[in-house]
Amino acid sequence: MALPTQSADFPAWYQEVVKQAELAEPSLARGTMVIRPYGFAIWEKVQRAIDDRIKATGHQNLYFPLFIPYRLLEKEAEHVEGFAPEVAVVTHAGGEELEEPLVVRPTSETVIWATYARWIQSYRDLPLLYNQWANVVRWELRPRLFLRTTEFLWQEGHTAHETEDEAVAEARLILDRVYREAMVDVLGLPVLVGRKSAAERFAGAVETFTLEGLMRDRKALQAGTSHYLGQNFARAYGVTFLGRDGKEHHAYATSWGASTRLVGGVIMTHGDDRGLRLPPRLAPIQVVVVPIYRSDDERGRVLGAAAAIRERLDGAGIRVHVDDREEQRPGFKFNEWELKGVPVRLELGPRDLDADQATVARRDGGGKEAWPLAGLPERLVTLLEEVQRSLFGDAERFRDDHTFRPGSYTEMAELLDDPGGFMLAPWCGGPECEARVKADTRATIRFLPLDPEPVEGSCIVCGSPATETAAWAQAY
RNA sequence: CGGGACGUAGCGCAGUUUGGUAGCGCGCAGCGUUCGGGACGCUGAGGUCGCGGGUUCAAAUCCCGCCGUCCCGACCA
Repeated sequence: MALPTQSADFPAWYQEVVKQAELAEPSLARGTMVIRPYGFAIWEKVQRAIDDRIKATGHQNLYFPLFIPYRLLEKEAEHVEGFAPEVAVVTHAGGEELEEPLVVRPTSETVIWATYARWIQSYRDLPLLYNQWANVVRWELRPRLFLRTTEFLWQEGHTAHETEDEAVAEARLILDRVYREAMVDVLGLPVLVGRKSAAERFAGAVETFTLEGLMRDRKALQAGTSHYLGQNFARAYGVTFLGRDGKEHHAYATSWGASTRLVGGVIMTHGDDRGLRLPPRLAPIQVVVVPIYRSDDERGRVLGAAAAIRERLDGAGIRVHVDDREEQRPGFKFNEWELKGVPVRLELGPRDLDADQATVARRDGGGKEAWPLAGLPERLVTLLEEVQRSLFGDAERFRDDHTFRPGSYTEMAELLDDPGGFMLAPWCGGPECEARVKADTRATIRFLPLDPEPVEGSCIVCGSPATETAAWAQAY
């Protein structure tokens, strides 16, 4: 029952939190997971945060199939090359070998652009601003619940545009107005945004934008990506349109995705040695009420009061749950709800009722306080916002405390080893230097800042003139 | 796919060295006492010892093969 501490064994801590908080568990086929109701409720909140913003920025949802003819995949050379090793292929069905094998989608660019070819005739058909919520399969060698599973859930947006500028602006819009906003405002993740280096780019993309967070073990996590795909897919799948100039053009593409990995990001960003800590805006249960009583008389009185409070909190828009299970004692429930990360706990016993108060305990630290029942919902609404801010603040401070500007390659290697975190350092842009850092320290370039600071000095690796600042870190 | 560790009740483990009727803790079920920080007592259910083969009068234990899980590397949202 007891959780390993984060400092003693972070991977074990993570696994135990996921299991004990009943978020998910490994399933029967290697690399797959069952997402349990509480974990799925969190995912649904993530979905809602992202989906609302996708819609608010003018996109519509649709759905493409799970199976893609193998031949389709082959058309974009770089794309196939990137995904071939992790693609699952169906060769038999209906009791016979298939004439043409089907791949289980690892992502849907191919089938979608093959279809867009029929939907796009004229500049008047553009832009196409579509998104789908789907499962995808990538044959992973080393699965970890939520972070890397063979099958995972995500959304993938696929847009088609008339011009390069418009498509790049779309990729940036998603980054800022959809992902960053959802992650910062709802999930409480202090993500940094940037471009990927060529080595880290999505297979088939011209430019990949990314959002990166720093986990409690000082490793970076890619929380979402948005790609400018240029005309690569339009060329591969023959997507042309008649332009305003009366000539034929290839459409410009973007794609962007965020997955169930985000649930892992929330666990590893906010969690502590007692378990999960959920930001109130994400929490399926924001306030849990634990009734306390001895006799039957007290039981009736306390449960009655709890029901009344539930009504009032519900009316104030708070997601509240009364834990009236008979078989568990209060102390057990306190620990369980802390493990599950519920932001605020309300203890309600005879002593409280005698004083017209409730005992309020917040999950993000701080002790317990007695609050008058009068005005309770209003005060709790304020408290929840405060917890939301404080969790974000904690995570942001942790990230800043583990962001360094090493002065030499030796110093960078030492800092990466201990304590770890983001290393901001000048880079010459050479893939050899990037590869050397990876070989020496296992760290990769997580992102290149979007608005490059003026670069002074020389590449931290090779010493030749630097062209930009890179953020290095060990990553998931 | 390479290196290492491990598969015994739902979970965590002992038993394997030295072959001889499968155990402990937690959890689970029933009853009672409890209930403001992970309660206690009594009773009880639950196991093809990962799978297959071999050695033996006899295998959780010894031998061979396979499968799976975890950790470390290469790949990745």
